[in-house]
Amino acid sequence: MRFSTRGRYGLRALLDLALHGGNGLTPLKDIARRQEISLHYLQRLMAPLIAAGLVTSMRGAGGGVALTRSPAEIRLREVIEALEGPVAPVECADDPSCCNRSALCVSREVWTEMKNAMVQVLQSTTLQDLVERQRKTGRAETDMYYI
Amino acid sequence: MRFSTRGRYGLRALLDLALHGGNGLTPLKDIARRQEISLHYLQRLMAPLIAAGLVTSMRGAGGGVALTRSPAEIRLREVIEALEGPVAPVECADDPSCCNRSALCVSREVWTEMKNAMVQVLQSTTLQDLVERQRKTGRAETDMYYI
DNA sequence: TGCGAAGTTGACCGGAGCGGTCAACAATTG
DNA sequence: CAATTGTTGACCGCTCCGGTCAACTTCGCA
Repeated sequence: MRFSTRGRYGLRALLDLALHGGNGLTPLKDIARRQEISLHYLQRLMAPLIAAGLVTSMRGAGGGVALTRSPAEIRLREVIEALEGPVAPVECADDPSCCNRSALCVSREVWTEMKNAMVQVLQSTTLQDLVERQRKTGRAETDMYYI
Repeated sequence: MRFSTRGRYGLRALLDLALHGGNGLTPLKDIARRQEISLHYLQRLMAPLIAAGLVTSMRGAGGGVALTRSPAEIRLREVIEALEGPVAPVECADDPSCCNRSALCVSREVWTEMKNAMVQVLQSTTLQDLVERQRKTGRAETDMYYI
């Protein structure tokens, strides 16, 4: 019952962009260096974030990636679900038809409660919230928001 | 971000015991048949439940398994954690030392919030709650509490 | 026009864990 | 003793994760 590194690394990358990105493009190389993530693997993680419309990219010299919206408009749920799929403890919480007798399943109510609780936390937190906490917590060590 | 079948099957098995177990011992064979779980696999799942003190067992003819406490005293959290390990979205939510810079990590606060939300649901629900929901939902089809 | 810098994509790979099985064994009843 | 039932260790196929490599495309700049 754990998120994989995809969600964690991806969130780190977007938080990096929110803190260091400014208005322009940031090369993945820079993010990879600051976050100590393999460049190749980070490139892998960018694809779903771009597909989800959270990030834009430009190739070529001077290229890189950037957030498509302000950090205040990016909810963690979007980031996590882009990289990890729907947030839920079991499949049937999202899709009743995945279990042939879900209509009678009492545990499903519990799973649904749990899903709602999980989603609520991620939905109510934005990238900007993390940026502010970061600035409050680690003024001196801006690079140290390991996840 | 899903529970494996271990937690789901295990919960089904304990719910089965709560509904059909009565006072005596129930052979695993019976549970496996009602729940349509492979007997061998169910045996596998029993070991951690016994180790966690939720279930007792007796070998030999007339043997089987039984709950050690009343269903009202068994919280789903115990069942799930016995089979799936600590309920948390990331390791560092339980163990700060697993990440060398967890003291500065702002995401960790989010993970902790999330862990608390997840645990709260499982902690506040008992096997008896499921039994009552089951009796209300499917009087006619007592066997159909698939998860 | 060409070079280099950067993102994109497909293929691949080792390892871990899941879901499941089998066989051998231990304990209990009758 | 035989039958029944739980216990344990070994094993297996599969999927996914984490990660790498190479080839390709696209862009800026000289």
